[in-house]
Amino acid sequence: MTARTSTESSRDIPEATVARLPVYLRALTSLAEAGTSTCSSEALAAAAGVNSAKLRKDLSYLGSYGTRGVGYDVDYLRYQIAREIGVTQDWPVVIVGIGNLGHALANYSGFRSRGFRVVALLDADPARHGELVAGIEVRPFDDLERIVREHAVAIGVIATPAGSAQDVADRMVACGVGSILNFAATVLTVPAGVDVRKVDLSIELQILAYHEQRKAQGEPA
Amino acid sequence: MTARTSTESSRDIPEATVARLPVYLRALTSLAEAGTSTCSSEALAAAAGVNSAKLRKDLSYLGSYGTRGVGYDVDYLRYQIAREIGVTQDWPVVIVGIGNLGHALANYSGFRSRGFRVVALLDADPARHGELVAGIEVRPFDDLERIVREHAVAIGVIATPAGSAQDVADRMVACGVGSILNFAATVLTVPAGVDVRKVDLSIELQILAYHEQRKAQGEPA
DNA sequence: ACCGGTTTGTTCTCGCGTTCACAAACTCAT
DNA sequence: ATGAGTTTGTGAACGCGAGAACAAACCGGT
Repeated sequence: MTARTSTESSRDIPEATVARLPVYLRALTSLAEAGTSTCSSEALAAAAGVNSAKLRKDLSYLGSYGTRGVGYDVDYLRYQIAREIGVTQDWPVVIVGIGNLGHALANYSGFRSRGFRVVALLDADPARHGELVAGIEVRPFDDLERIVREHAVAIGVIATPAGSAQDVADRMVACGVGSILNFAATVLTVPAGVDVRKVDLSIELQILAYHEQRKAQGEPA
Repeated sequence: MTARTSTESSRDIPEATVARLPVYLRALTSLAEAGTSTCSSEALAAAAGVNSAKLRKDLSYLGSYGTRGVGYDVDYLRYQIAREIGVTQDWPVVIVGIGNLGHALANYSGFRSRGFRVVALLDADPARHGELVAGIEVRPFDDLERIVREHAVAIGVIATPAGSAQDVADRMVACGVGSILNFAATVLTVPAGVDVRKVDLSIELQILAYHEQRKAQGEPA
């Protein structure tokens, strides 16, 4: 959202494409583990659950990594996507709010395997301090600034109750955290230049409920 | 995706709007709890974190529930949105896969408060059977069909490892489950008419990592 | 009854994303 | 070398959603 005029070679990739790149990455990893060394856009698209034309257009934003008449080299393409997303490097992450969800996040293996390293678990409740979760000690929320500075943390995860989420976000932003993944059921307000992504479990269910209701309307029992 | 020609009075609401309605609902609940009985589109939009024009356009798909020169009655609008989404009724839900994430989901209070009732927790691991999670007994996965039939479950939640997710989805669909919320890190294939929403924690982080990387490129240390 | 101020509902325009369709480019067999 | 077959990369058309802007409608005071 900040005006980055990009004197770099970095073409700006559409947001919708960025959101799909991790899916392609996972599909490629899956193919590689199955022993496949080359794949067509059709095959990869099927594995990723998208249209093959869309896949090709998405990949074209990164460059021309395929060979016409042949397809894509799985390992090569995988590396290129990983580099573009940034998962070839190490991303230190802080999780704030060690309730049920915080526990689950701390134990989630999908983070570490993609370069995300949980460097600290923080909670405001003194009763939790010292507790070991996923082999990491839960520490006071006030340690946030020191930890962010020491580990150069750029990404923060908020798994607190809705009431505390904005405060946590403010503190994170003040410390220099540039991206926040928010699981709390509230709308966060952050300054321009800070990225926020929201995951709201009950909203997802409500969207499904809407569609279920529509289906049920058409077919009276 | 199925051709529902909608002889009903139900206008078809754009998908983007459907995804925002739960946000408005939450904002309205918040306003109601704060004692506000009337609000303008500007105020509600601010609370929901969207543009006021977008909010008004979204609400116009439901009908004309506001009063020009005045605004919206908080309780009235809240009920209308809740009815449209379907959260005025009770939605029985089954959760399959009681690992760390399944635990968190079972305990998540945001479900019950919005009409979603967890009627069963299922897991393939016999070691887990009988265990009490959130006051509900974990049962064998094979009980799925009976439970879905008995409770008329329409929505299923998958929180298993990626390897088992497709099997679970197939079984759910076979039982008549029409909507699936998938937390497993895999692309589910389901027949037309079945809705699937995917929540992938590591993908969200990867998207943030991409943006962080871009920010870091512009400012060399 | 009328007028100024306010706020909704809607129309219009613009930009983004998706999809189609095809030319360019590569492989392999002859 | 040439041609048939295959697959990528991209130009163009299309549809959806976002945002601006405005007319219609309502309230309150005089």
